[in-house]
Order: sequence, then structure tokens, then C-alpha cells
Amino acid sequence: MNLPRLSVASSADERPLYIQVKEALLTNLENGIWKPDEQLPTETEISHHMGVSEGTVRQAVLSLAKEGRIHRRSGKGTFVSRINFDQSFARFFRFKGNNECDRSQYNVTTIGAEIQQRVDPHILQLLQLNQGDNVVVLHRAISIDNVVVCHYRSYLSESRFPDLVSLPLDDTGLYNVLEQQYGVHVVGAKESLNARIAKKDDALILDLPQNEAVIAINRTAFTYKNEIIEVRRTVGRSDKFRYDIRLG
Amino acid sequence: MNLPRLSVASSADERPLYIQVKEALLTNLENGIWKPDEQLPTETEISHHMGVSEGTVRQAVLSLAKEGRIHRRSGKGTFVSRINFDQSFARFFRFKGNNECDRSQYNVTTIGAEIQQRVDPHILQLLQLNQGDNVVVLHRAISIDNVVVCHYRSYLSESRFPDLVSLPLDDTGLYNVLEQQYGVHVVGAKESLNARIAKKDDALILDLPQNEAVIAINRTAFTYKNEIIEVRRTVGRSDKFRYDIRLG
DNA sequence: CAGTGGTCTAGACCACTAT
DNA sequence: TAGTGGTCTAGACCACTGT
Repeated sequence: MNLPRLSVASSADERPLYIQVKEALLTNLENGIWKPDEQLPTETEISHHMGVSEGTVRQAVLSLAKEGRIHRRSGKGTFVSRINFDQSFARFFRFKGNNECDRSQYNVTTIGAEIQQRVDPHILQLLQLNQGDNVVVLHRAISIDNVVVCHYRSYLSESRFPDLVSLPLDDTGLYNVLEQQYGVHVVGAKESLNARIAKKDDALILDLPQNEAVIAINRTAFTYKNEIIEVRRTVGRSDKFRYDIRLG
Repeated sequence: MNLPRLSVASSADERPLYIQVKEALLTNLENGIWKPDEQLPTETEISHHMGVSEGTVRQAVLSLAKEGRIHRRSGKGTFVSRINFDQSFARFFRFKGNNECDRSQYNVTTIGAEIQQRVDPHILQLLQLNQGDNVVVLHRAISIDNVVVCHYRSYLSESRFPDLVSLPLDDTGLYNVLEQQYGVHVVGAKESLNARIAKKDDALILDLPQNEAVIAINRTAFTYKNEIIEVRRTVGRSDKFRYDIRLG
């Protein structure tokens, strides 16, 4: 199970026990010892292995659950969470999550899938690649009710994911393919949002006049220990977008 | 203290005790019985008053604390949180929170403060006002390092806040004034973000060329029981803006 | 010093899931 | 029926803040 033995008396240290338990669990999660959808050991098991009370284990486990890293199913067990992209900015195109009628037609179209050697140096840097290295570029568009609301390009290392361009991606998500074909688990992502004027490229794909405002989203997706495996740049129609937050 | 008496045996009902405790506390918060910065009763007091164990009260209190409604200071007590606008979209102009050098000059300038009778009907509706009612409009601009990054207009009911236009707002925040002068507590706000093309108005104030993309933020601020007391419309330079999130 | 929240323990009973 | 997480209790000791 790969868990350290703890106890208040033994270690001369420092922080609360439940924090130490939490970090021990987190380490196993981040090192992929427990993989997405797998079941964690029971609270009883963990508490015995680590030499702390069940209540303390519970505190750690509940904390991880609140952060969404794991989820608990009563009567079944505790399981490793799969990354959830429902919070992604991209989900807020066409007021999704805002509209009552959710039964709209959602479509993904692949515009291109190719290997390039000349991409933005900043992307190369994020992917830890050098000038001239092969980069897989997947170009896709999302339409809702037959209106294209956004398009994006994904950039991945070709040496890391050989033949990715020739795999079918339309039904299943990219991250499922990475997991099943290459054994790579995406455990998190960062996104940043901005706005700018549509370029020709964007205007064409999104069916917009020139000089229209678009939403620009940059994503980096990473694995255990923060290794970036995908850079994604999304551009979408601002008239089909709204992002809401609540303060207080 | 205005708290109901609970117990597992007595009530023939339903949900977990700690949820019921939480809702009782929440009711007192929302009705303003406990005001911002005030101290809540002790866990011991609450548990006695409500007839449940301290552990159960603790569960409820910790949950509220995690949601940010209250905060606990060890050795002192538990206090009602004041609304925190650090998460506001507007805070992400000029990459604030992203930059290491935080010592930049932040300035608020009042462009106008007047009473209008003709404003967007949608704003009137939100403020529960009728056509022709007086509306206080505060127009201000925020500059960082002598560059105007955004400007906003606040709309409030003039009958609710008479003489607001003549009060000085430059040093202290609007919400402090509402609290101290009118006894109105803003307990929350909703914001929604979008992008569009700069209007003449925006281009002039933000010193932008026409046809530049700007970030548009709509805010409604409300009191206990969700009464909207301010509508705020912010427009800012997209080149001075970035909003980040993390998934997973 | 007494009072607060922070942590930790050791039990109890329940509802749900699987077999 | 046995095992899981969900809830609830009743205590213990600690560190911190005020007097």
C-alpha cells in the first residue's frame, strides 16, 4: 500500500497527523500508485497501516474528497477521481449551464490532424521540445445546434505520442485515447481566459465578420508531477459565451 | 440567540443533524442577526442551545467556514465574514495576483456622479425600479501605473440612497459607505464576464483605438435575502486582463 | 488564568452495497 | 451477512489569545 507509519509520539515533528496522512495519500495519487477510478484502501485499513485512529484518516480523506481528488460512494468505497472538465471555460460557450433547455445538439468536427515542425516557440517550451521537433497538431471545431461556437488546436509531442494523428478521436475524448493507447493519465489542467479581435482564421471558421471580439482560452494539461503533455488554444464567439461567478 | 432546539429523537424528520444546524446558522447569517465581523456564539454555547453534541456543531461550523461565510480565529472565536472581492473578475486586470511585483500604483478616479432618470430598462428591473425613478449613477475609472485599465458605472436606487452622489467615495469603498451611512450590508454579488468591441465611450476612456476587444463584466450586489442594491457594469482593456483557473 | 478553536481518540448506530 | 461510508457522541489534550 506504500504508506508510511505515523504516530503522534514517534515523530518528533511538526504538523497535524491528519495533514501528514493527507499528504501520504496525495503522494500515492500523484505518483499514480492509485489510478483514476481505482478504489482506495478502506479507512480501517489505512488507519491500521499508518498507526493512527480512523477519525484522523477520515479527516484526511474528507478533505481530499472536498477538493475533488477522490470521491466516496457509501456502501462501496472511496475511489480516485477522474479529472472533470465541467468547470472548463470552454463549457460556457452558448450559455451552457445557464440555459434550462439542455437538449441542444453538440458536435465536434476535426478540421485537421497533422505533424508540424514549426509552431510557436512558447508552445515548444511548455512541451519541453526543441526547435524542429515534431509536434502533433489537432485542429477541431465545436458546434452547437449547427452553429460553430469555438475552435481549438491541441499541441502534443509527437515522439511521446507516435501515430496519434492517425487514431480516431471523434467519438471518445482525447484524454481517453492518451490513457488507453499510451497509458498517460491527465490529472489536471490550467486555463487562462482573455479576449481579442478575431483573426482571419477565426473569422472564417466561426463565421464572423472581421473585427469581431472573440474569447481566447489557453490550456495546459499535465500528468503526475506536473509534466505538461498538451497545450490547447481555443478561440470562440463572444456572443455565444458567458462566464458567471458568485462572490460571498 | 434565535436558534431552534434540535435532537435526533424528537424530530420525526429527515436530514442529518449537522445539516440542520448549518441551516439554522445560515438563517441567522442571512437575516442579518449576526452581522459582518461580529462574533458567533461558541461551539459549546450553540451545542447547549440546540441540544446537540459539540462535534455535530463543529461539523456545521467547519462546513460554513470552508464556504467562506464565517472564519475561525484560534483562541478568539468564530466571526461572520465580510464579502471578499478578491475573487472579482475586476481584480484580474493587469494580471494582478499573477505578478510578483505587486507594488504598482493603483488609482480610482471619479468621472461622474449624478442622478439620471433614463437608464437601461434591464437595470431598472434588476433594481426593482420603474421608468422615471431616480437612479444614482457613479462613473469611475481605475488606473494602474497611470494607465487606465477599466472603467465602470454603478447604478443604485436614489430613493434608497439619498444624497449618495454628494458623498465622498474616493478613499473608502462604496460598500463601506453603504454600510456606515445607510446601514445596508452587501453580503454577496454575482458577476458575469464577456467580451465585445469597444464603443466610442470605452475607447475614449481606455485610450484605445476603435475596434479593439474589451472585457465586459456585469455585477449585481445584494443584501440579506437577495435584494439587489447595485448593478455595476465594468469595461476594461483585454490586453491588461487575464483570468486563470485550475481544473483537477 | 479561563476561554477559544485545533486536533485526536474510541466508540456507537445507521443506510447502503454486495454476496 | 459482512463490509463500506455517513452520522453522532463524549471525552481528551494542545496552542493560542485575552485578562
